[in-house]
Amino acid sequence: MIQYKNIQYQCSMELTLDLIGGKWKSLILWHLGENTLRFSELKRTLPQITQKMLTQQLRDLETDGLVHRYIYTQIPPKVEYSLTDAGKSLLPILATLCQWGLNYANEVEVDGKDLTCEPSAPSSLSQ
Amino acid sequence: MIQYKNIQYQCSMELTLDLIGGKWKSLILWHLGENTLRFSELKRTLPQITQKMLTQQLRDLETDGLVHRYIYTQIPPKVEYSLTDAGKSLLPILATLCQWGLNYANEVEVDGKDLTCEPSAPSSLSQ
DNA sequence: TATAACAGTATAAAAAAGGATACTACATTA
DNA sequence: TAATGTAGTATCCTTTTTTATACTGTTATA
Repeated sequence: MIQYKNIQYQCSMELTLDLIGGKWKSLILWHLGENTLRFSELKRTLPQITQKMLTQQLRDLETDGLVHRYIYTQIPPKVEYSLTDAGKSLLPILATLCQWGLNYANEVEVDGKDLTCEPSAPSSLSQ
Repeated sequence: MIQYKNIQYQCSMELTLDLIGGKWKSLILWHLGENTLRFSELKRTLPQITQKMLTQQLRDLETDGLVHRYIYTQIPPKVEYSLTDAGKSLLPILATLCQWGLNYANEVEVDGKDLTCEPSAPSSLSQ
């Protein structure tokens, strides 16, 4: 039994899935990878996410100590996001999840060759 | 890009998390482990789950080819659940997720020593 | 002067996930 | 005869998650 944020988990796996589950978190972590990305760069990397969701998920990840947020006191604003050490320690696991899904897709389904486990466009055009 | 059940995934990791995400699926898979369990045994192993959710999640897992369902034509009914090969191939990944959560909990938080990555009570009293 | 870029916030709504309760049929047990 | 165990369904309801849309203030650019 484990407790985090007033939630009781029977198993630490549940905690892990709370931290990286949902529609966006793992994708954000994955795309951050080893890079530092600005808010707008992340937004462009995940075109389907709304601004609100991106903000919300980044706040959660920051609160959970997986993502670091650095605010440049500039105008117009500049905010950079990067993985903390805890966040980076998730990368191999995310890679495993990705690889398993790939195998699953290739064995069970066939819609979609050319799958990749790399973040699609590691655009590192920081300003 | 990959498609499964009319859902488009940008990355196969999203697919994986759809298959094992949610409140119960990973826990069910984990508790099945190498055992075969009857519906009521699973229910007792996860006391908090409702009958509806257990049925629903097991159906999903079956549809996705992760769990096998064997019906004995008896009265009262007897139905046994076990992992398929695809399901078993997830076990190492679940163990990794569990272990990561354990480390995270020990480093970030402290509420809850004696965490375990073993299914709490591997009760294998099949009738 | 109007527009775009930046990093958001606010509000409402829709969709998905999860939960509570009652019910089924049949056989065995008390 | 009534209660219990089996593996569920059916219905309704609540909570959580996700989406859509409009809006903020400042600066640089066209």
